[in-house]
Amino acid sequence: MTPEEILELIYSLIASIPRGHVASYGQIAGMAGLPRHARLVGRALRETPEGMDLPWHRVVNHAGAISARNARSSERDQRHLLEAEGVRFRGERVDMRRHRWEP
DNA sequence: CGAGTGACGGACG
DNA sequence: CCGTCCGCCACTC
Repeated sequence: MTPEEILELIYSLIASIPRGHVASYGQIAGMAGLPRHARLVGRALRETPEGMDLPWHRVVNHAGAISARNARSSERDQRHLLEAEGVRFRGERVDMRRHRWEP
């Protein structure tokens, strides 16, 4: 698999997270056949072109918390996007028991 | 080549 | 529910 194909796979996996559900970076990496590559998913997301229509907000860390990124799209925005589609929070963390994506 | 650095994950107290 | 420490891996300098 070429690096480009890996990236496409990661993007397609994220694209298939259903509304109202979330997945962790590590979970996506695992589904892509790359265990222990959670950080790769983070990088892929960080370098996502503006135009690409991807539900990036449905990816959180393993604890259900929102990981830091550019000031561009704040943590508050991601939380609002999730809550808008029915994702419930417990404090600062997504209720993973309820919303973790399990294909 | 070694040290530092992350949109990370897990164990432990 | 913290904070801390450590493992991990691609990338940068």
